[in-house]
Amino acid sequence: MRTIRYQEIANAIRERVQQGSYAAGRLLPSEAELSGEFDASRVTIRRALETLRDDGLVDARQGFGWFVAAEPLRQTLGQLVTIEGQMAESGVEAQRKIIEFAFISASGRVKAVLKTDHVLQVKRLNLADGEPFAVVTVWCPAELGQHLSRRDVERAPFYELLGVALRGATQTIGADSVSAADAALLGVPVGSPVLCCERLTTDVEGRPVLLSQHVFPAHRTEFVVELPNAAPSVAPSGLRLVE
Amino acid sequence: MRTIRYQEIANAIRERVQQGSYAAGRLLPSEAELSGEFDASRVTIRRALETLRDDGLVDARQGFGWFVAAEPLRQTLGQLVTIEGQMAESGVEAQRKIIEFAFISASGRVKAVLKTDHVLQVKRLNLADGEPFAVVTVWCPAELGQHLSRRDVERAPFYELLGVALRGATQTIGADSVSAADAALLGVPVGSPVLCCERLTTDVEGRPVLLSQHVFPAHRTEFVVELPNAAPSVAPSGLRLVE
DNA sequence: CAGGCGAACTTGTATTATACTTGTCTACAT
DNA sequence: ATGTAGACAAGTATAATACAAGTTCGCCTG
Repeated sequence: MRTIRYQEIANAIRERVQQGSYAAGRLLPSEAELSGEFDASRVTIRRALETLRDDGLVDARQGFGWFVAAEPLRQTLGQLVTIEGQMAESGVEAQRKIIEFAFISASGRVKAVLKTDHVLQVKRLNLADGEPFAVVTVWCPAELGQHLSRRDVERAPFYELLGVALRGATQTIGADSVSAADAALLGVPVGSPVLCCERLTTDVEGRPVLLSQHVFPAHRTEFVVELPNAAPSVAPSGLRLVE
Repeated sequence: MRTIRYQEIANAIRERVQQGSYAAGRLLPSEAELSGEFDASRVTIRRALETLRDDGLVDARQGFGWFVAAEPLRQTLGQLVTIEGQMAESGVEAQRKIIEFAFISASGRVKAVLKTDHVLQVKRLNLADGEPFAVVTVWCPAELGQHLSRRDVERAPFYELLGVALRGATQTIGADSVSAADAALLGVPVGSPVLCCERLTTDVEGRPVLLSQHVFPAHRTEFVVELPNAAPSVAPSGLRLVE
């Protein structure tokens, strides 16, 4: 399949920035250096960097250089990323505390959605800099998770543990009052508002591979959704941004 | 039985797209390449691709190439946007009750975001079949809203009333406990959980034209968001350049 | 030591050229 | 009606090059 060079380069640089290879606030290599490294002309390097600038990931000052933008503050839903990845990006140390780890027989909604009988159910508490951040319950088909140990899921995010290429996800966002159990875990008063997210992740062939439920305390979490509407030629008709 | 070549080819390509062999938003092989692969002339390949374009499955830009029409973008928009419209479209009658209608001097966040001093502030209660559904507060620059009357905003949604071409929006979704005032309007107990959305809508030139705050009772509302693939789509970036 | 100058870097912005793409047309064969 | 072959126009991506403008830093001068 054909590829567009400057998009490849943009992805490569984006990864480096997100991985922290280019620390926040530090300068990136100059366009000339990148040009040599990627064996592409300066124009192409610039286009790549400019797309990253549009995403707010980097910025530049004439005569000075390109640098990692101050801080991407909130969670954008434009892409499929883990909460953990977002936090690591902003320099927060993420930890996980496993509350529950069991292979069980699926029932009800989990069974219906994942289309399997045996599932691995993992409930864990996510911490950011030691502070409780979210209660996450994950279900995945037992066959996919059978090689996982309690230690594994504590060490790394789920997406990295499954050797599966993921395509996308459907996420449902709602609000609720926190349950007594979750309130205790999160250290918030019983009945205080929480954001509840259910995410169904599918692999490249469209099969559901992960069902997860996230409970965030409302006072420190919000989602940001970008609604671009710049594609009149692609949209067949009636693409409106209306209530 | 005689087979029609370009229809055969169209079906073959359609399968590949639907199977994900050609990932959404990425480039297809060029007409010349496909011509070689299928051993058919370029004209025939084009006819096949054009039928697929009519179906909205793929699209092309001159000098650039054919690409899978990026569904996720549209879905994201559609799903998010229809939260209120969904009920109206499914036969439920939507009504609006104006709580407040005033031209005021902007302050704090509204002033900072809309970058103007005088704004029109409209607070209204949205009803579906007579049931309170959402409390919506809208601010827009006074110059844009000066021709609007209280009756206007009661009759039609805001987006239709402004004679402005809209580009997109950024939406922030959070949770909170409902305030006493909103609780009374929505007919829910004080302190019960609500979804709070703030949406900043911009016109085609990127200027902010509408700031709106939506409060939904949690028990009857949730958002559905499609998270597209991690790989950035090729179509939007191309279109961005045209602009 | 203070201050100004300038060399050596950086990004920003053109122009030109080439190879490749789709869009469109004509001519012709089955 | 369907398919092939070819030619040309128009748009895009990339390279190579040049120059303007901003920043940094060391060196030179007084």
